[in-house]
Amino acid sequence: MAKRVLKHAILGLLRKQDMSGYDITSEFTKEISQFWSAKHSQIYTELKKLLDEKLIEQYIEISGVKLEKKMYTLTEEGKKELAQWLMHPEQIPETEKDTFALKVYFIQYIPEEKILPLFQDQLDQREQKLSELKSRYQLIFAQREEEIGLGSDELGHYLVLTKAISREESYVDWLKKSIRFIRQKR
Amino acid sequence: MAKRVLKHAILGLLRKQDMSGYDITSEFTKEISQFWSAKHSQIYTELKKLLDEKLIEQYIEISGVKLEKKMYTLTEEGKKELAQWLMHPEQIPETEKDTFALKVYFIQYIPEEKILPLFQDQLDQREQKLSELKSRYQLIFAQREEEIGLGSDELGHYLVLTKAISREESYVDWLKKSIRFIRQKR
DNA sequence: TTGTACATGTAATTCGTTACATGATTAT
DNA sequence: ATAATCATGTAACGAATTACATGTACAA
Repeated sequence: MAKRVLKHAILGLLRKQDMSGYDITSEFTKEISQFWSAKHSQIYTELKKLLDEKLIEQYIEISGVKLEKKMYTLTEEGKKELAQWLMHPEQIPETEKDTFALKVYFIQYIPEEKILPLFQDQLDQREQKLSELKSRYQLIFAQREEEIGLGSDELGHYLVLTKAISREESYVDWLKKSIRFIRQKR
Repeated sequence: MAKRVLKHAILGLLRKQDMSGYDITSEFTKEISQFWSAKHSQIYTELKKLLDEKLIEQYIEISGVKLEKKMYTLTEEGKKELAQWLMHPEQIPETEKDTFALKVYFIQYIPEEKILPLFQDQLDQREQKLSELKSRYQLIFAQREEEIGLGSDELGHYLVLTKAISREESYVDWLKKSIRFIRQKR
């Protein structure tokens, strides 16, 4: 049986407030996009399935003159399903796919003069991303970590942002260490 | 156009030595499984495609009395394709899927008494994995990092193993920090 | 002889992306 | 007016897993 992660991601987003497919799509460009995302085509398809399963219900909201926004709301069943999923422990995956690391595994087949540029390019991209994440952290949470309550809707945001920062810091550290290691070999 | 990562992973594995589909499948249970893997069904299918594309060639090896092992070898075209792929810089992905982090984003909907057990379960699993990775590192590379040559087939292995260790250490650190953060809130 | 590992494949299904397709709203 | 954003959908394709299916080799 499949894991249906997107299903539960959508239920989770709808738990906070009713949303349209479009709204859900744009949530997946925000913080949570660091750890899950989907294209609108997959989202609209999944919403139909969730309606079938009676985990969500649809109602129409008129925007402007005649644009019909399809809003979705969790049913009691949907809330229960989400709660069950959230409480169930996750097995950590054996594989966390990373194309750059895969290439590094084959490093002996990369011409020597191309190796450091490849690492440097990754490092630039990862440092860029890390600096964006840190800016967001500064903007939203710096000097007010104490204010974040256990049941607040900020806690989840805070924790995944610190997770993303930690992940990118670790990536940057490894890249720098590897660059030093390789340089020292030449 | 699609990225065809598995295609290049297989070419990379065959670059070192000829292998059967079964051999390739078992490579994906070793070190590289930290960063890429595939089931045998997908591998046999991909091998057929690579034959069609003339990037690999097949020959038969007899094992025992009559078991025909289908061995694959890179063509010149295949070597070129691999070299091109390896030299081409990778865009870092905007999303690195992580189901546990997704759940954490929805932490406000997890009953308070279930939160720490969920984090503790993740921590146990990650620490277990980290300790296995460190054992492998000790066994294979400890006290002989200087011996690893730039063109050697150990370098790739060394770098991905240190990458995996770095990733897991970062995960463990974040889990511990988060547990402290949450505990301090109660 | 019997179980485990070796060995190869296809079918069905699900998950995910890209491309195709259309139309309304809003800010410039 | 017109461009950007809002808004919803389907079709085609590709990537990946699970299930189905079969047979050999080898060691205990």
